[in-house]
Amino acid sequence: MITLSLLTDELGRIETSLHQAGLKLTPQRKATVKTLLKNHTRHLSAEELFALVKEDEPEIGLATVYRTVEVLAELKIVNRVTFEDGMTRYDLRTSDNGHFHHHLLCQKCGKVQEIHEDLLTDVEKQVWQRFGFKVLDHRLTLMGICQDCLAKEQQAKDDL
Amino acid sequence: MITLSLLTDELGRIETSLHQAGLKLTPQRKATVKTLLKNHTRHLSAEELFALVKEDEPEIGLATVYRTVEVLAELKIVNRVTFEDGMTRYDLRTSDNGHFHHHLLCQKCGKVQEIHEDLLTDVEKQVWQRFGFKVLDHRLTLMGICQDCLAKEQQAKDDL
DNA sequence: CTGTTTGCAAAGTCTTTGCACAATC
DNA sequence: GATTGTGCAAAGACTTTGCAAACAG
Repeated sequence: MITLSLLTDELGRIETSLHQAGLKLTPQRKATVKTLLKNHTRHLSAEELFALVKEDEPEIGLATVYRTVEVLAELKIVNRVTFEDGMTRYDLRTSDNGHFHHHLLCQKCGKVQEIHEDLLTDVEKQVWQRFGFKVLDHRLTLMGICQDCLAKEQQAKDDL
Repeated sequence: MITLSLLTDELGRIETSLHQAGLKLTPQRKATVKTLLKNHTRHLSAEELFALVKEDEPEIGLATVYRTVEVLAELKIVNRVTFEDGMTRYDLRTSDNGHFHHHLLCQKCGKVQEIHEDLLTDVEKQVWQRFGFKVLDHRLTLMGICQDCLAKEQQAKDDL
């Protein structure tokens, strides 16, 4: 969950980044960032983001949303992520997840869970030793069944 | 490298899969599969594949290439892979790489190298223990600098 | 005020689909 | 010969761009 004061903090931080780049915090951008903050676990696509931002800012156009996420990606405020559905999704980097994180994609309910633990240190060391490849960044998506869906499956079995 | 006899073997195996599904090995499909076999390390996009197949089969249409990879994906003969550029690429599963493999994407030269080692056993165990998430499949892309590019960089330094 | 930003609509990519003709088994 | 497959062109999904009007700093 995100608290109101945290939201204000992040917004301020982002406004500063924009201003340093000579850009403006327009109502449209503000609404877009707020929506991303409020849904920071959801990995929204452009269309989804557009639909949500419209609740706050009904006049906004889809093109503006695309342009805003473009700007935010350049300023490293959001990450662009592409899952196997080929659709680009956006994912805020809050102060506590500055480094890239991993995704657990549930194949039952479609939920995406982030994990911030650094699980790959060892893997990256191996890749360096065995292939001479110097790792700078990584994308890891694990597909499977989440805890909730497993519990539901178990429940269904018990009910028989 | 792929030898001629290996290519014939794989083609035969694929023809059988097609026939089992009531599908035909047309010249277009044959040319597409051959191109995929010959370039099995390259992770071709539809357009790239189309351009290459055209050398063998100049009459082929782009739509046919799309339909062919669709069929091949359903038969688990190719994997669909999406990198961060958002473009879908296709990647043959030969008999020796039936399980899903990882990718090393060089940010200097754009080359994609596959690694077949199973590096994630430990990671998947941790995810199960810590999050109760049951992993069924995974996608891992490591971005960085490949051995060749590192060597070139080193060379450039030495030349100064 | 001045350069940015916006909304709209038009254009661009990549991919899928409809249909009449052609080819395979 | 019946069914599956093909090429083309048209349509679809997602994203980008051009432009005049609106706005933030």
